Amino acid sequence: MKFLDQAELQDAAECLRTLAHPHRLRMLQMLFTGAFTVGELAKACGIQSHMASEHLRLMRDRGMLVSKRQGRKIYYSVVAPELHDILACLEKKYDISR
Amino acid sequence: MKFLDQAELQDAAECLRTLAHPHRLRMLQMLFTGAFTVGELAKACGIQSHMASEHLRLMRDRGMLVSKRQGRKIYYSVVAPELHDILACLEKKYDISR
DNA sequence: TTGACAAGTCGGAATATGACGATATTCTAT
DNA sequence: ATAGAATATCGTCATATTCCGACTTGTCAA
Repeated sequence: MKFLDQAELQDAAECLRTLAHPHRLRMLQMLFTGAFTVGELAKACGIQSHMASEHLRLMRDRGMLVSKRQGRKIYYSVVAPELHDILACLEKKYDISR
Repeated sequence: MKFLDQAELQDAAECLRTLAHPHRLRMLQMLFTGAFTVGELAKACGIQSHMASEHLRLMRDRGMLVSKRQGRKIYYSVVAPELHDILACLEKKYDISR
């Protein structure tokens, strides 16, 4: 096990903070299965789309997502494959207790 | 890939929030190699021990750590093995870029 | 028992985060 | 051009988090 240095710990903490919200986790879970629009993601989370938009912007600003306009809609998708590992850990954690 | 339900997402987000701090990540990294005292952990993080104490209490309250008094000192250790997976993901993420 | 060390608690200040209504932007169809 | 749909932004409020000094508690050793 390698110890992370100060800057890496800072960055890792920021990454975790960005993930640490139920709606954002749900969105990421979906987005790992393909691209979705703001509206689709908002509906899946049961929130208004302008709030989904803010969560998505947050993740995009931190380099986790990219967005692509297609007509009136904007499709988001994941560009940080390493996040998949972390989600997998969480899924594993809860799948055990089912 | 299994989708987590609302309660699991909530819990997962809380777990990530608890991890999402550089000092707490450092402490956990150390604690996965054995038990350490508040003072030792504080020193490793470069913070005062009363602040280390708060971070440790936070993690203990969420069931990640346990503490055991030994004389004047109190040793903390990890009791949530699933956290190791998440730390491993983070270590992997940064080890690649070295 | 006293002094000193280790750890924990408390209260407040500064900052960050999340929710949400109102408003704005961008595009499509008519 | 205009209406309407989809998304984004802004301003504000409430709450949460972090940091830190001051103080308390528990333990040991002389």
